[in-house]
Amino acid sequence: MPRRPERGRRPTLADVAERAGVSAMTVSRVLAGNYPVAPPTRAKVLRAMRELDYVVNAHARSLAATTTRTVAFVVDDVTGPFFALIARGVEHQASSEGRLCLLCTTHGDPERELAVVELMREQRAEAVILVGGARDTATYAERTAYFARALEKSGSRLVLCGRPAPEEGVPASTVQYDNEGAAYAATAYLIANGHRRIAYAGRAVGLSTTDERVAGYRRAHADHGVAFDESLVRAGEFSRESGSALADALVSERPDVTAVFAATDMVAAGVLAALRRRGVRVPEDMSVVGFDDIPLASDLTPALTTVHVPHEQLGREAVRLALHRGRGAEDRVMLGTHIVVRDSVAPRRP
Amino acid sequence: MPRRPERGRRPTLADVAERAGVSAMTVSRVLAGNYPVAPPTRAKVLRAMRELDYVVNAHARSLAATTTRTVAFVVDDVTGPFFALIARGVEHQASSEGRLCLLCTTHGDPERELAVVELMREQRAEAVILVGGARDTATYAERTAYFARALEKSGSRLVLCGRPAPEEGVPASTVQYDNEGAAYAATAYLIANGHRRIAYAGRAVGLSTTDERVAGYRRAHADHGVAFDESLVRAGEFSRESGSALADALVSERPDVTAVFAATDMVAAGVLAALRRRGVRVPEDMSVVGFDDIPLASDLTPALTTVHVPHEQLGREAVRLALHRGRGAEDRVMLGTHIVVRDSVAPRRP
DNA sequence: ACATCTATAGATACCGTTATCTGCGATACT
DNA sequence: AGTATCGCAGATAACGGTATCTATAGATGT
Repeated sequence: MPRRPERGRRPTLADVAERAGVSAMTVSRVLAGNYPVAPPTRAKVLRAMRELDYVVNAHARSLAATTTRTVAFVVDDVTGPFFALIARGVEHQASSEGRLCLLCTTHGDPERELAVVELMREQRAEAVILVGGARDTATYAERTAYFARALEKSGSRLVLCGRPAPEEGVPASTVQYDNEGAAYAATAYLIANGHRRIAYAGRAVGLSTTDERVAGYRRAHADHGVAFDESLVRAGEFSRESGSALADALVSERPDVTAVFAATDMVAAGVLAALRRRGVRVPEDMSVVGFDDIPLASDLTPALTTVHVPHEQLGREAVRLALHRGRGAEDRVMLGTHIVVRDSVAPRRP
Repeated sequence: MPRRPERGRRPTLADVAERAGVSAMTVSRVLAGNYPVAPPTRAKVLRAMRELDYVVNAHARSLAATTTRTVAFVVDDVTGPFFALIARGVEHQASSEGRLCLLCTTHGDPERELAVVELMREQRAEAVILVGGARDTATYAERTAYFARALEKSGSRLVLCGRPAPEEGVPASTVQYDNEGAAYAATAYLIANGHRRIAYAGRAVGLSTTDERVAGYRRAHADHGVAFDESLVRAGEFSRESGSALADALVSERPDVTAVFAATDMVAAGVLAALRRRGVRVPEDMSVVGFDDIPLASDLTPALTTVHVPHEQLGREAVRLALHRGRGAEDRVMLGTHIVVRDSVAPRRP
C-alpha cells in the first residue's frame, strides 16, 4: 500500500526517467551536468522534465550529496540601516556564489542565539555568520568557542562579523573593522578642533563594539594630553530616544561640554533632535560626531560628521571567508574605516 | 565498502540508538514526543543524545516528513528602511511560528525573480512571500498566476505583499495597504492647505505601487475641483538623489508650484536637501509630503509630514496568512494607513 | 485460568537524490 | 584478429530520518 496517495504528488526523478525511457541515474546526470550524457538522450530527458514541470528536491539532494549550499545570517534585529547594509552584502555575495541565505534574529538574547545555532546545525548550513556586538564578555569567549566547535562538528563554519575574534585554535573566521581606531580618530578630530570636554553618548559597557569605541575615545584623550573625565561617559542604549535623553541630561548638567561623540548615527540623530529642541546650535554651540555613516546621515541637520563603516563589504567578506577557506584565504580580516567630514563639527569658540 | 570514511561523521539516529541500547525508531519517538516512550527509556536516549552531541538532520527530516517549516522572503533589495521593517515583521512571525526564514533578493530583475521562485520550489518552502511593487504590469498578472500555480504544485503558497492581488482563482494570498487612498489623503491634505500646484516626485509608471499613488494623487485633484496638470508628475527613481534632481528641475522650471508630494520618504529627503541648497524654505515657500514614515522621518529638517505605512504588520500578516490558510483565515488583507502630521506642510501663502 | 487489552518497542518500507560499481557495444591499438 | 580503451547507461546502495505495521510483556476482565 502506498504511504501517500498518488494525487498531488510532485514529479520525481523516477517519473521523469520513466517518461523519457531512461534510468533515474541518467536524469540525475543530466541535472548535474558533470558526467557525459549522449546529446539525444539529454534532449529526451530535458523534454520530459519540461513536460512534467519537474523540480529537484533540494532536501533529498543535500541529504545524498551532503552539501547544502546555504549560508545562515544571524543578527540582533534586521531593522536599522546598519544591519540592512550588512545583510545586503551577505545576500549579494551568497547569491553570487550560488548560495541561499537563511535569516535569523536573536533580539540580543543569548538564549535565542544558542537556539539559532542549534537550528543551523540541524540545517547543516555551510556557514553561520554572527553579526554585531557581543554581550556579556565574561562568558562570550566560552560561548563562542562552543559555537565554533559545535558548528565545525556539524560541518559548517562560524564567522564572526564585527565581533571580537576568538582565541587561537578556535575554528572560526572573523571579519572586523577597527572600532577602537575609528573611535580614536573621531575623538582626536574633536580634540583637534579645540574641544576639551567631550561627552560619549550611547551604550557604554557590556557590548564589545561599544567597549572598543569607549576605549578609543579614552586613548585619544590620553594621547593628546586631555584630562579624561569619567562622568562624561553617558550610558544609554543604541536608540534615537536614548540619544535624546542623554543629550537632555547633558545640557542641563554639564554646561562645560562642547562636543558629543555618539556611539551610533541613530544616537546622534536623537542628540541632534534634543539639542535643537533646547535651542543649542550645532555646530556653533556644540559639535557632534556619529558612528556608522548611515544613508541618511547627510540629511540630518546639520549634516552629520561621522565614521564610515564599510558595512556592505563586511557582509561580503564574511561570506567569502566562510566559503573559500583553506585555499590560501586568510581567516581574519580587518576592514578600514574613515571619518566623513560634514557639518556637525566646528572649532570650539573661545 | 562505506561510501564515506568514518572519521568526522556526524552522529545519526542509529548511533544514538546503539549507544542507548534501543532501536532507531525509539530515538525518533523521543525526538518527536508524539508517541508514548517509557520514562526510563526516554532518559537513556536523552543521555545518549547528549553524550554524542546529537543534532537531527533537518534535510533528512523534511525528506521523510514532507514538511520543511521554512518561509521564503523575496525583496528587491534589503537596504532601505522600508524593506527592513517588513523583513522584521516576517522574521518575527515566522520564528514565533517555529519557521525558518529564507531571504532572497531580485534587484528588481524579473529574470532573477523567476530564478528565485524556482529555487524556492526546490526548497519546498512552505510559503513564498513576494514583497514590493511589481514592474511591467502588462505581463505581471500572467507571471504572478504562473508563480502561484507553480508554487502550489510544489506544495507551497504564494503571498503577495504590497502588490496587486491576482484575479480570482489564482492560488495566492495578498496583504496590501491602501496605496491609492493614502496618496489621495496626502494630496487632499495639501489641497486643504490651499495648495493648487502640487508636483508629484518619484517613480511614476511601471511599478504598481507608484501607479496607485499617482492615481490617488490624481483623484484628489478631481474630487476637489483642482485642475490637474500632467506636467507636474515628475518621473524619477526611488532614491534620495532622484528626489534632489527632481526638486532642482522643478524649482527652476515651475515657480508656480507650492507643494511636492514625494513618492517615498527617501525621495522626500532628496527634495528637502535640494530645496535647502537652493534657499527655498520648507514649509514657508514649499510644502512637502512623503510616503512610508521611515524611522528617521522626524529627523529630517523640517520634520517630515508623511503617510504612515504599517510595514512591520504587513510582514507579520503575510506569514500568518500563508501558514493559517483554510481554517477560517481570509486570503486577502488590506491594512490601513494614515497621515502623520509634522512640520513640512504649511498653508499656502497668499 | 484464559482471552483481551494496553503500553511500549522493534521491523520494515519508503522519502528523492547521488556515489560507485558494473555492463556493454563501439572504437583504437598492437 | 584479438584485446585494451572509451563513452555512455543501468543497477544498487547509501544519505538520515519518519509512518505504519507488527510483536511482546504485563495488566485487566470474567
